[in-house]
Amino acid sequence: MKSTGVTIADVAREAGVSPMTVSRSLREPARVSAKSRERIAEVIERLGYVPDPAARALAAGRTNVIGVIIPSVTNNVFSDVMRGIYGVIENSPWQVQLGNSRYVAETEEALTRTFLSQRPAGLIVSGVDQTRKTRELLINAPCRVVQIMELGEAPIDMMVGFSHREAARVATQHLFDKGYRRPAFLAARVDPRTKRRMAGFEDVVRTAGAFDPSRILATSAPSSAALGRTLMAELLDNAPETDSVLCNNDDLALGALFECLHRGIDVPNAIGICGFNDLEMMAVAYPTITSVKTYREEMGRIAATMILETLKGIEPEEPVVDLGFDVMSRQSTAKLL
Amino acid sequence: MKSTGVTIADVAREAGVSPMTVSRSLREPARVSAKSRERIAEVIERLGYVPDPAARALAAGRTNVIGVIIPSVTNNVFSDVMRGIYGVIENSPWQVQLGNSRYVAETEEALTRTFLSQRPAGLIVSGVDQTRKTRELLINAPCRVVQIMELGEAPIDMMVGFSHREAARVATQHLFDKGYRRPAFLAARVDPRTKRRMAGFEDVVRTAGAFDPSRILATSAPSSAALGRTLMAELLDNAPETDSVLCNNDDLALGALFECLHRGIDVPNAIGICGFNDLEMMAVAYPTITSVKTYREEMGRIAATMILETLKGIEPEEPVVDLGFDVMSRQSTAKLL
DNA sequence: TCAATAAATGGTAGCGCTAACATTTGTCAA
DNA sequence: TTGACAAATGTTAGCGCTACCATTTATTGA
Repeated sequence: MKSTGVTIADVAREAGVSPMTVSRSLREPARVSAKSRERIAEVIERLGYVPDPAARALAAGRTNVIGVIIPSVTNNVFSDVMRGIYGVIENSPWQVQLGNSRYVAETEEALTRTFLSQRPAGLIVSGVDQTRKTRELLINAPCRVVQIMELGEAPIDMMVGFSHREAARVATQHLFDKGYRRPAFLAARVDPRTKRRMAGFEDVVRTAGAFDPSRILATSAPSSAALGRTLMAELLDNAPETDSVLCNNDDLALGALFECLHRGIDVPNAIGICGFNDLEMMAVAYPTITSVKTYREEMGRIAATMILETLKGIEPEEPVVDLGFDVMSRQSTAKLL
Repeated sequence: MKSTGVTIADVAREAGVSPMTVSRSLREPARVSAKSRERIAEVIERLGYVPDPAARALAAGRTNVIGVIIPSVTNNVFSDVMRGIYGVIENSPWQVQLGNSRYVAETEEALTRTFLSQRPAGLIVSGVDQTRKTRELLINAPCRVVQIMELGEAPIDMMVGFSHREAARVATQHLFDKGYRRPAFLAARVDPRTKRRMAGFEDVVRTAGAFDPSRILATSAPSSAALGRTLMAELLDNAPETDSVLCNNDDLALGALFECLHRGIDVPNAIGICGFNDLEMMAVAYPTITSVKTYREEMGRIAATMILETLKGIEPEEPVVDLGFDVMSRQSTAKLL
């Protein structure tokens, strides 16, 4: 059944030591004499021994699994975060276990329960909107927990993210600073982060006395450039006084731009466009597109690093990391004044 | 140490049966009387029992892990494939374990070894270019194996993909059919699939007597729209007679388009552009971009389904599935004749 | 030289579950 | 009513490893 079939006992016998010494030389080499260590290493190499993680987990009462719970595998934002996580974990003895909550709180709770029952080495969860029960599970978790994506009031343990509301505020203010007066907001499937961005948009627009609900478009469809075109078309038809759009992400922004190009609308002079996330493409589009740069891969990297460090007994200097954001001002909002 | 602490013995005691009956009611409910089954289910629910996968794996000699080895987590193509795999596996008792070979054959071999030592329930690997040793490991694997991404001569076990060479041939022929005579080929980091596409391009271009190495551009940099612009700029400067480009993927195609737009070059009349993969965005770009549609998510879905089916004892009707491709002809190659 | 101490190693038990076989209980025909 | 057989359940042993504690061996200072 097993491919290699080599167990720790085989290695021990061959190296002339007890299984315990082999086990130690693998996990705490400093506690084994150099001579034994070398001999054991040689035998391991020769026999092609690979420790059985299941046996190890059962005996040690913990696994080498770092659980990651995200609400979507479709959303590129999470692919970027995962990339950051994988980058850190790839060359460590730990492994990632991915769970997809599909934006359903009950699923998230079930996943949390399942993950915890596996005694993970650490847990990375998305957002701050867990159910009370999930929160409780995580607070009592026998491992460290990092919340990613956003910042919030009461961190369960550690946290890496940025303020979506503040980012949207700054982006909206950017539109006003560039001379736009009647900005709209486009969003696809509304998740908690989107809600906060929408709130940030509203904050600034209300302050400027330019609030108009007909310039806020959201749908339940998943985000795409095609949807960006559709929403933009709808916006132009129903709220023709609109002079700029803040898009909840860059797919929508690209779609919005394409719709304008198709209609022969002058971007940025007739319509200004600002995206969110700053995909690599925004800087090379024609015209180049203003976007709020977010640090998604870095978020994953830092979260994973925090887990690995605490596993080594090193506490992070700051348990809550604000990665911030940057509005990358480009041609799509460079209106002639 | 353990969060729930509830074991199968606790459930058994509470339900008034032996642990074995509990175990069976979970794995082979048909072999347990309805009465016991219900009682056990009630107790499990009440105590919040979750089986320990490590103990299960150790006792049963196999895990619920389906290993997936891909060469890149950065490349969107693989995100799409992973999405398909996750979609199928998410609601099953199986779990995905991802390994990144980084296009290094030795890493792939090491990953294969590690995965196999964990006695996976199945294995999904990318491509057909394994080392001899890796192939051998996979052929003797104690689980089913699916090769994805492309088709090849000697399948290790099962296979889902399409012919990249043929796809590039058809795409190149499309350019000629549309009236272009001096097509170029743009590629980023060259992997085995890219190589085959390049060969397909060359096949057709040579047959047409239009082969010119100065119209084949490849680099070691990872693919991006920015790179597409750079390569397109280089191409326009060094091979100005070029009248069309086949891009190895859609990022490059978008970049190429943007470069043309920036330079005021008429697409499709001065330059025709064809991408590869047919990202959702290609159909809504301005102009819309011709691309070779590939079925990436479906590839993952089918591969995962094949594994799950064989796990249930159901053999696939065809062990080798050719997903084909489709050239989506759009404005970017609709030259006025 | 010899205790006292540290360093290295080993023995025992058990993690939670399931395979394989053993036993008990239920069902049915004669 | 009983034996034959199937269905349901139980018993035993062990998967491969590590925690814990016991023992052996090396090292040191007086």
